[in-house]
Amino acid sequence: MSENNEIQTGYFPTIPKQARALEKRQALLKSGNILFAEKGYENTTAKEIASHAGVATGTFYRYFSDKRQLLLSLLKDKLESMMPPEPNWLNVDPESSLAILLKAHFERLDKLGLYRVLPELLHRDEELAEVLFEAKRKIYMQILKGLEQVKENGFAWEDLSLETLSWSIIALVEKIPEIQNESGSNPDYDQIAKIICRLVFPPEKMIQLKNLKREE
Amino acid sequence: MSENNEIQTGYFPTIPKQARALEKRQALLKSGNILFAEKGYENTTAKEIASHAGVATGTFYRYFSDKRQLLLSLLKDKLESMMPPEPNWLNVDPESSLAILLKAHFERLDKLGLYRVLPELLHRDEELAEVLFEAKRKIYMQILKGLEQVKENGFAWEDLSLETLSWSIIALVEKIPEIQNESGSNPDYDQIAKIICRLVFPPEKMIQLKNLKREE
Amino acid sequence: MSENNEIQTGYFPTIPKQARALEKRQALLKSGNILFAEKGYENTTAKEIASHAGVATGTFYRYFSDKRQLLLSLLKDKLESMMPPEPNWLNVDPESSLAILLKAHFERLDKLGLYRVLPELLHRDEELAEVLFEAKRKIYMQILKGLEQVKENGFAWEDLSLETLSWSIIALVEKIPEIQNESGSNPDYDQIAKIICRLVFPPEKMIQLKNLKREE
Amino acid sequence: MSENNEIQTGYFPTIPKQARALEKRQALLKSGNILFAEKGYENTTAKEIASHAGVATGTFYRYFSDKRQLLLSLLKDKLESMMPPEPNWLNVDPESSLAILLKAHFERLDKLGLYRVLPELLHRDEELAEVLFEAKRKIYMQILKGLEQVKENGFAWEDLSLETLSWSIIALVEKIPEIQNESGSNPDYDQIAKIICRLVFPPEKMIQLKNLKREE
DNA sequence: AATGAATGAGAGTTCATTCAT
DNA sequence: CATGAATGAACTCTCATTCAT
Repeated sequence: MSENNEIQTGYFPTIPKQARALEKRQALLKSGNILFAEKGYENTTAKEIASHAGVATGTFYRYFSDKRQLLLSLLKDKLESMMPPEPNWLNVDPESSLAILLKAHFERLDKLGLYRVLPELLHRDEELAEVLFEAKRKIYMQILKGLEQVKENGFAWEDLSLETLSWSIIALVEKIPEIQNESGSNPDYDQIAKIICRLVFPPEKMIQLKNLKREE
Repeated sequence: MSENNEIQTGYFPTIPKQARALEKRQALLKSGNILFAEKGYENTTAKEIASHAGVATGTFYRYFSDKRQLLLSLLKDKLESMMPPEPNWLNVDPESSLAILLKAHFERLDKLGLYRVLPELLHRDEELAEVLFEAKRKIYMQILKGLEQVKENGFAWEDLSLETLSWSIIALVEKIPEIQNESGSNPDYDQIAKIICRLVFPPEKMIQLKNLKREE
Repeated sequence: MSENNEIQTGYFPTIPKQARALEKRQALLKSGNILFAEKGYENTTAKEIASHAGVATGTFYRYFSDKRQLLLSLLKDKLESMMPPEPNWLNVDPESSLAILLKAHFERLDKLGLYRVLPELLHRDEELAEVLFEAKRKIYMQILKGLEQVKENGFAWEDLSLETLSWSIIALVEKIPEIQNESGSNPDYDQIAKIICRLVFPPEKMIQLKNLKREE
Repeated sequence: MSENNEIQTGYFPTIPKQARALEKRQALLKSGNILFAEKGYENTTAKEIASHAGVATGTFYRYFSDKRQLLLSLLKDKLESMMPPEPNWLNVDPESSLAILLKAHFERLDKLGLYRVLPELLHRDEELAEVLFEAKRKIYMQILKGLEQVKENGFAWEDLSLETLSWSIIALVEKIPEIQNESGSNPDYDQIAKIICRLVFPPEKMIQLKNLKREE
C-alpha cells in the first residue's frame, strides 16, 4: 500500500519534490528581493511577495518562518555579491584597475537593489545588524590587510592611520550608490578610484610603483 | 488701580497659554526625536510618542496632523543643526581647524540623533526626500565653492575633479556617525581631518600654505 | 482710568448677564439647527456648533448637558411650528382653505429644516422618539376629532374608518417635504388638498357643504 | 480508479469553498441587516457586525470594503423585495385585491427591516440616494401607467392629477410600516386599500366596474 | 504540501466631554 | 462664567500569521 502511494505521488523518483520546493523558495526570495527594493521592507506584505512569486500566502510560511527571515535569507544568499572585491593595490596601474573593480561591483549591486532596505532595518533588528556588521568587519579587515602590505612595501603615506584609511575607503565605496539616487547621473568611477588611490599612495610612490611593476 | 489690573491679568510673568502649548509641542517633538532615533520611524506609534511626552493620544493630533508631519517639523527645526559647518580651507593649519570643526559638528549631531531615521524614509516619502536633497545640495555647493577658491589660489591637486572631491568629502563626513554605531569607539577626528586635507591639498602645498599664512 | 474700565465693562446693571446667556443659548440652538439640517446629527460635532455660534467648545456644555440635549431643546422649542395646523373642515371651500393652510405650514417648516435629522435618530433615542410620538399623537387626535365632527354632521363617507383616515391624512402631509427632495419641484398644494378632501367628503357632500355655508 | 477519485476529491457533495465563502457573505449581510435595523447605521460598528455573524473583524473586510458597501450590497440584493407589487386596478374587486397585495408586500418587507435605516442615510450618501431614487422613480412610473389605463377606460376621477395621485398612493404605502412602530397594532390593510381605491375611483365607477367585470 | 480564508492584535485617527486657567 | 487645550474611549481598517480543507 505504501508502495502504491509512493508510486502515485512520487512518480518522478526523488529530486523533483526537492527541486520543486527549491524553485518555490527561490521564487519567493526573488520576489521578496524585487518588492523590498521597490517599496521598502515595511511596505511590502507577505501576501504580495507570495502572490508575486505565484504561490499562496500560506506557502510563504512553509519556506520562511516569517517575513524577516526571508530578508535574512536573502542577505545571507547575497551577502557575497554585496562584498566589494579585494583590490590588488600593488599593481602597474592601481587607479584604473580599481576603477574597473568598482564599476563591476556596483553594476552587480545595482541589479541586486537590496541595499536600499538595509538602512530601514538596521536600527530595529539586532540580528540583522549583527550579520551586516560581521560582513562589514570582514571587508574592513580585508582592506586593512591590503593596506598593511602596501605600507610594508613602503608605498603608503607615512602619517595616515591605516585604520582610519580603511574606514574611509569603505565609507566612500558605500556611498557610491547614493550618487545615482541623488544626482541621477552615473558615478565617475575613474575619479573615485583616483581619489581612493590618492589616500593610499603619495604621488611619488605611484610613479615608483608603475616603474617597478613594469620592470617585473 | 492700574496695579490691580496688572495683578489680575499679568500675575504670571510669562505668557501662560502660548507657552504651555509651545512646551507641549516641544515635548512631542523631543519625544518623537528620541523614539524615532531609538526604534525607527515605522516602529514608533503616535500613541507612544504622546505617552512618552506625557500627554494623551488626542493631544498629539492637536499639534501635528500625523506622525509624518511631526517628523517633517522635526527636520525643518533641526536641519540647520545638521548642516556641517563651512570649513575655512586657506588657513595656517587646515587639518586641525577642520578636526575641531568636525568634532563640534558631530557632537551636536549626536545629541540630535535624528539622522538615524532618515535612510528609512528616503525611499518612501518624496517630500521628505526633496527637503533633504535640497539641504544636501546646499552643502555640496558650499563645499564646491570652497574648493574652487582653493584651486584658484593654486593650492589644490591639479588632476582631481572638484565635483567628485566635494562629493567624497560629504560622503566621508556623512559616514562619521556610523563609526560610533559600528565600532563603539569615538571617531578619530584628527585622522579624518588629515585624510580630507590630503584629498584637497598636495603635501607640498600644505607646507606652502602654512608658511604663507604665518607670514601674513 | 479705572472708572473708565468699570464703566466699560459693567455698564448695564443686571439684566445683561442673563440676556447675554440667553443670546448664547439661542445662538447655539440656531447653529445646531443649521448644521444638523445641513450635515445630519452624527456628522455635526459639538465643536463645530460652538464655533459656528461664535463661542468656545466648553461654553456649549454650560448651556446644554450634551449634544443630544441641544437637539431635544431644539425640538421642544420648535415642535409647535412643526405641528400642522388644525384644518377647519366645515367650510365654504375646504379644498382651497386646506391648500392655503398646507402651503403656509410647509413654508415655515422648510425654513426650519429640522425634520431632516429626525429619521436618523428615531431608532436610537427612545426619549426623542417618545417626544415626537406624543406630538404626533396629538396631531392624530386633533384630526380625528375634526373628522368626527364632519361625520356627525353627516358630511363624511359612511364606509371609511375615521382612524385610518386620520392616519392617511397625516401620512400624506408628512410626505410632502419629500417631494422637494426627490423631484426638485414644489409640491402642488391645490392638488394635495383636493386629494385629502376627496378622502374626507363624498363629492355630493362637498356641493351640499358649499351651498349650506353660502346660505349661512 | 474513478471511485478513488470520487472518494478523494468529491467527498463533499456541495462545492465546499465557494459555498463557505458565500455563506459567510450572507451571514455578514444578514447580521448587518439585523443590526442596522435594530440600532441604526451609524450606531452599528463593523466589529459588531462581524462578531454578530460569528467571524473576526478582518473577515468583514474580506467581503466588504467597508460598512457602507455592505449596506449598498444589502440594498441591491433586497431592492426587488422592497418594490411594491403592481396592482391590477381594473378588476372585479380592486379593493380586496389591493388589500391582499399590500398585506403580502408588507409582511415580506417587515422581515427585511431594512427600510428603517434608509432615512438616516439619504441626506448623507449621494450614491445611496441615487439608487433609492431610481427605484422609487420606477415604482412611480409603474403606478402612473396603471392609473393612466384606468383613466383611459373612463373609470378615474376627472379632476385629479394622476401625478399627484400616484405620489399620494406611494406616500400612503410607504408610511404603512410606521403604523406598527407607532401604534404597535397591525395596519388595517382593508381600510387602507379602500382609501386608496377611493382616490382612484369615484364610487359610481366602482359599481360599474364590478358589474362590467362580472359579466365578462 | 499547498491553499487562501480567517484571525485578531494593533495602528492611526476622531470627537464628546472635562477641567485648569 | 468663558475658554479651548487635554483627555481617552472607541472606531475603522491593515496585515503578519495560523489553520481547516
